Amino acid sequence: MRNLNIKDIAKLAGVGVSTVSRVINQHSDVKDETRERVLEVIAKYNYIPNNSARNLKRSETMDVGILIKGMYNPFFAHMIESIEKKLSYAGYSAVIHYNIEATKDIDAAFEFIMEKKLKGIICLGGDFDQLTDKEIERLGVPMIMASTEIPELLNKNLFSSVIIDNEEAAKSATEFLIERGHRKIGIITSGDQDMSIGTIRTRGYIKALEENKIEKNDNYFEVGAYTFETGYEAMKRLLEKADDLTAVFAISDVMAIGAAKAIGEKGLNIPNDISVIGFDDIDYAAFFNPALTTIHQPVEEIAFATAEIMVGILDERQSHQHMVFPTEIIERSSCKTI
Amino acid sequence: MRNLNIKDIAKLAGVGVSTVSRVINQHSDVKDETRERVLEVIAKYNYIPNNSARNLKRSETMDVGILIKGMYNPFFAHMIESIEKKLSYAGYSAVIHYNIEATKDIDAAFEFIMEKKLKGIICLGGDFDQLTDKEIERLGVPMIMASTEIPELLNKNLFSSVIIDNEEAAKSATEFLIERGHRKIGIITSGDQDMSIGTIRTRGYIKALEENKIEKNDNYFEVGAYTFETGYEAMKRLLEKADDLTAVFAISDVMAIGAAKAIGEKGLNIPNDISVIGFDDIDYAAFFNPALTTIHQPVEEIAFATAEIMVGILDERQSHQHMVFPTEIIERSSCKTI
DNA sequence: AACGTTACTGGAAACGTTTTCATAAACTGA
DNA sequence: TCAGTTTATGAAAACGTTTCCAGTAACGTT
Repeated sequence: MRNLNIKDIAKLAGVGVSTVSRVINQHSDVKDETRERVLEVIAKYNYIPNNSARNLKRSETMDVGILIKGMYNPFFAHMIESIEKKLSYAGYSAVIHYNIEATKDIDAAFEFIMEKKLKGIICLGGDFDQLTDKEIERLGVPMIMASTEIPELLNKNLFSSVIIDNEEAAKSATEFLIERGHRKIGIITSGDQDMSIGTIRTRGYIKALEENKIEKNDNYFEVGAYTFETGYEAMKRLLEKADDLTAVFAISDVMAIGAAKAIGEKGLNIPNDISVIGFDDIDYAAFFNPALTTIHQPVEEIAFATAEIMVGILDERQSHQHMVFPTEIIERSSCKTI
Repeated sequence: MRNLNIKDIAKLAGVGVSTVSRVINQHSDVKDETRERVLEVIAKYNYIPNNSARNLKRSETMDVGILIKGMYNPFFAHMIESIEKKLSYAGYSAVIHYNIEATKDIDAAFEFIMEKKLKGIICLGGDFDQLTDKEIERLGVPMIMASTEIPELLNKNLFSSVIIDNEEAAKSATEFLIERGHRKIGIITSGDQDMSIGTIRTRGYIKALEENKIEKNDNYFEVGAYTFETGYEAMKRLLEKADDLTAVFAISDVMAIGAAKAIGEKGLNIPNDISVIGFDDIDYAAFFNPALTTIHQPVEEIAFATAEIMVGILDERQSHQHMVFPTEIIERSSCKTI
């Protein structure tokens, strides 16, 4: 049995198709009595309007794209889930796309939008430092960058962002270690782009060092790629180069946990021989052994705000905004005072 | 500047719209010369066919739904990523939907499909034990259940599945413990439905016990919900009820890790006081401390097979199939011989 | 040379909506 | 009572494709 269409419903309810359409779209200019009759028929026959036709006619979809850059990352995975829930609650669908290898992330976003006729796009990760006004305008739909470092220089109204103050948070993580007597503090960071999160967090680390008159040591720097494995490898290299380290700041929990393995394999104990502080506060952090001291990012809040801003813009209630969420240090058991 | 449509391209290339359509859809009956000319124009003006119109006309989309039941779960998160990549490579989009609270999972699937006009649906988690032929047929699109226990009784051709032998795997995990001298083995399982994964894995556990003439003890059973927190709580309860336990089998790694925390808090050591074996082999497992002995599920392979089957069916090359992937025990450091 | 095939091609009718426009009915106020 | 307004409705024209159908040109076959 073929699906009913709006014409069938109209006939069944004894009205014109436009009336049915008006009922579906909650236009106010339908007599209550008529509306009820139509609604009844719709319910009775379980009629679902054809989305493709609506999309075509309105020349837009109800789809919001989520673009994820980089390897699998529990932090992002968690965000996606929360974003989707909120989006779906507001009547939008979440179309995801992972790890695109376009030369520029913005090009990937553009292609994704055009092809899928997305109504908005949310970017998780990716480097957008070189972004120009023109490029964003070319997108043609609202864009939100969540948990991604963004170019400050830009006109405030071209896109939204919801982030944390990465530099400040990294600085406070480093200070946390300094306050506990550490002077030889390694860092496992990431990336090499100008505006990458890694670079920004490294800047916070350096700032803390400088303000406390601690000389920075090139041997204390290592780079990973937000995975356990790369965190592990980075720590191994760090341990080779610098055996006097008393603490390590890893700019993501997964790398911190990877690092912990390398530390353990060296026969060293956390926190007795070496203190470790992470970043993100993924759910694993609290259950790691030893429980990981880390910078808490309010994932849920970030995700909800992201979805909320998107819905707000799409429903034309509000305009772009830039939100910065506070972070806090969660002290657990992976750091000690020396 | 409004987007070009197929008519514009036709005019520009000096051909009819149907010819352009034929070129786009790679029909063979177009003269090479003509095809080339059209392709040139398309490339030159960067024309992208309107998806909504195609969908409407063909009365189908290129969207595949991924339905995820339950709370955030790193195992599923990983699968989603791999599935999306493969799907997208074959020209399909992945539309996700989390944690639906329909009375029956099959109803959620149905609604999701109808509303989004999905071309296929992949279910991660959820209980489909009561499924009837009629219900699956009502769906109207190919359905694949991945990593979800499925009703064996069904006609083989109504849906696909890609799973592991949960009972066997759980049995071997338990045997692994038994072989190492354990007799007082607790289990942290899940759910209470007849065909839930938890029940099946529990069955494997019991079978191993029986085959080894070990009496089962009701105090050795506890239930969680695939989260760190519930694993932790379950273990706490277990430790209350049964302080003679020498080993615990948690039917998911996250619950095993949660349990480890409870064990540590009691002042007990893994594996010296109590051995722990998990299930899944999520990436956390290898980096946990102590590294978690667990049942390895080939996530990547399962995800790829899932996507591959879906694409195969949609592209009309093949029909439904049921794949069972092998698991293996990964021995790390959380179990010891007593 | 006349015919049937085959290989291409274009016109036009769908697909199921939304929205504009026209119109009928019901109300308003003098 | 009647023009003017408001309210409620339906008919029909899009939206941008795909595909059926008909038609032309080129080609072999007799």
